[in-house]
Amino acid sequence: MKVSDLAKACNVKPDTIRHYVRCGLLSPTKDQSNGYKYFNPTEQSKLRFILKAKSLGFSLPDIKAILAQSAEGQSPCPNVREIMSVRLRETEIKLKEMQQTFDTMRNAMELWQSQPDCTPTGDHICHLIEGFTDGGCCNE
Amino acid sequence: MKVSDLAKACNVKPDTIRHYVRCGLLSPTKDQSNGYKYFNPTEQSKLRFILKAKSLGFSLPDIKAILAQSAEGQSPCPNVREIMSVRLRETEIKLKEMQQTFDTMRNAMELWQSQPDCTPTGDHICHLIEGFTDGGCCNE
DNA sequence: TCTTGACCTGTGTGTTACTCACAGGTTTAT
DNA sequence: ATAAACCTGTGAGTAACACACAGGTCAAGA
Repeated sequence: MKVSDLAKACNVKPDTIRHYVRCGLLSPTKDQSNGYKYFNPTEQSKLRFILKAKSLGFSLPDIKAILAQSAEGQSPCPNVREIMSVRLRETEIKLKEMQQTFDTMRNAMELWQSQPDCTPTGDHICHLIEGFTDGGCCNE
Repeated sequence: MKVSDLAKACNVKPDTIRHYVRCGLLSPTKDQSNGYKYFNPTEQSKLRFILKAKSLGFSLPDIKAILAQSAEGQSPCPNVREIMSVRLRETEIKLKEMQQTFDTMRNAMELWQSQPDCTPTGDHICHLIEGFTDGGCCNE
């Protein structure tokens, strides 16, 4: 299988596969005469593994470490559990931050519905943004 | 005010300020004799504006455009409303994706509690990851 | 046989918003 | 005088690709 064949088979873009090869996650054989990469069934299932791990929140370096450990005949499972618990905490924090930002944005949009446009005076740049106090009402 | 003074005053890292200068968001005067940057009160309130806009979900290029428009004496408000509605939609999508990933991760962790570790056989890499089907129960 | 068009290649750069490392100049306190 | 603590600009690194580019390769039609 060539890059584009594998890409179609796994529903990803060819550039994604090239990226994984560059990062050392996939190791295709190379046709010496034309430089083309060729992927055997083992590489294909490796790609499927990568995609599954990614959807579970593992980073590419994480996955690379897991693959390496497995290739050495060691059980990657303890590592997998450990990494996952770290990523889980990270994701939870990022999620909360993003939720917070989203709520703030929505509040601002709502408040701005009823406010007129301003012209800059030198004192301020945009009263919509400057005048926005998180919470929207009488605090701060 | 020097970089580090401004950093302390606004509770950000000096490198962040240098970054904003590099991006053209802040324009300090420069002491010709030693190359140090100096920030006047106008620049300080510009920084406060930048930080507030950032917390509202605007990107640095967004903010740069808003500042430029304001500096030309035009009202940035229509632009601000427009950009915000775009960023709001983007953030909502990212938020949902992240929530989805988080739920998947938590499900996996829970399922893995009761599963033993594996040893690589060549057939598979890690059965925890390969065996996980999103949904967790009887589907797929 | 030649040419055309579609595909392939590696490499390099751009994305976001910083963060850190580096080598060296400046200031301040002792 | 000197040492500590500050400052500077520049360049690279972060995640996971996406895209552009110049050029090589291949199958098919004329």
